[in-house]
Amino acid sequence: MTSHTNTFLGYLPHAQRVQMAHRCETVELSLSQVLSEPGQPMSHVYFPIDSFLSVVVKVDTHPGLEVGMVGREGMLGSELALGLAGSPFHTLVQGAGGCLRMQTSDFHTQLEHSKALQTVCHNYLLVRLHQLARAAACERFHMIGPRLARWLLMSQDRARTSTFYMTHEFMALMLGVRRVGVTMAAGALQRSGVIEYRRGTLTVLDRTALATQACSCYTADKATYLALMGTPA
Amino acid sequence: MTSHTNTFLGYLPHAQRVQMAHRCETVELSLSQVLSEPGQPMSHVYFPIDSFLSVVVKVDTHPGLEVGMVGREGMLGSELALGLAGSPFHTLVQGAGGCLRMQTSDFHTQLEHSKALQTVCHNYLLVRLHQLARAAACERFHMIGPRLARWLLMSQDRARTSTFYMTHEFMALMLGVRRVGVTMAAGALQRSGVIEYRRGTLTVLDRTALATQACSCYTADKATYLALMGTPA
DNA sequence: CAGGTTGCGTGCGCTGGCAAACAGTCGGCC
DNA sequence: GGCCGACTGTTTGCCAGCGCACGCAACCTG
Repeated sequence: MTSHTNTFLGYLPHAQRVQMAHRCETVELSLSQVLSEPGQPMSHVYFPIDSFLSVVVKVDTHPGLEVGMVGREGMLGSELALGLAGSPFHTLVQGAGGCLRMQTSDFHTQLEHSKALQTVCHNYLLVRLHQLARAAACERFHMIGPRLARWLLMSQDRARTSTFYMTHEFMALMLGVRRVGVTMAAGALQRSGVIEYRRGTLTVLDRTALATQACSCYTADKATYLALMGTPA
Repeated sequence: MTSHTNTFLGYLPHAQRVQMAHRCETVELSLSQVLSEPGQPMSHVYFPIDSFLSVVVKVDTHPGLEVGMVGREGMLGSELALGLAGSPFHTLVQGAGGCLRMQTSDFHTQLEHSKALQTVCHNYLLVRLHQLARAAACERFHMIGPRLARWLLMSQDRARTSTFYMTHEFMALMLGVRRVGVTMAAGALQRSGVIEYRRGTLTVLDRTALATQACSCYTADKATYLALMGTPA
């Protein structure tokens, strides 16, 4: 696999991957674009390349809360492998960039003919199951600081650059806290030279330091992914 | 279906249900019994009848947090339909009582031969996916009072009696709050005549009132279940 | 360059969690 | 009968969220 593809697809055997690539088109996703709404059938499934997505759940009148992130390591629409017509959540583009996509009808056809694709989707769903459960515990037990650090690491992993677009407002929204809380937590990170930001542009200066400050969920999530997805074909 | 069976199995066509019943044995589950540990292969899958189970996730050194409840409407071990060897979470018996169980090897055999069983498991997994995501948001946004009310409703639904064993300590553990918080919330419910408790025995006096006090997640979870599981065969 | 918009920082008062310690109360068991 | 353990209630002190509001600085746009 080159570095310009979706690594999730790398878990498929070569022949199947070629099949899939044939049915995909490349599109540019723009910031804040909405890719799924709960209850709405999806027209396409998505395999991010440079872009990455936020999976958001809403309850009552509260603003959305992020419960998952999808980058090149994953896909949007794996729930279709369980028979659903669309993603159960809101999904929006958090990092603009390139993305492969496929018509849902084509995806279903591929699923029917490929046991391998089913398996990869199932494994990925298991990863999400774990991550959702951990997210619930993280909400309950972890403080803003560690959660922000974790979230920045996750974002950087998927953005694959040390500088990316990011506002306090958006971080607060995703973490389900108020902006003031982010100002304090991010300010602390900035003062200790771990990150730097200026008017909507955030740079990670010291990734190692960030990792030591992040809550355990970061490492745990990665470990879960590796354990369940296995090694690429 | 009589009222002495697991209703999850009721979603299977008759012939398949008989097949399954043949392979099941009935056991009595006792309070606090542990049925699964993360990472451990399970010897059996479980279909509660009178009993019900708490699905618990642990992070760091925190005590466990409940992220799901399984009663006669569900099963423990549906993850096996996605190829996992065991449940990814801790599971313990919250309400003692009868339960059907089946060897995991038999369950796998049944899965291979029955598209219907696969579908039901898949639907159920989708339900859990939704519920986990909602649980995360519930942790973040909802106060103890409404969460306790919701939790009592969920417990009563599965216990199917208005009186059941329940201590403040246990409620606090499951909700991820301290016992003092439960004392206050439960005290308020008691004073308003909604529930009554005395030394480990809790009685729901006014289910309707409890429902009005519960957070929206109770209704939402039920609706999700109905929408995704469809109607019994 | 004037005015609007966006991003960031700070302060105030409030609520609802937390931890730890302690006291009352009931039940069972030797 | 008396002790112990389990359950429930209460207190004190603390911290981290919340909403709201104001101010400033940088950028964009006409």
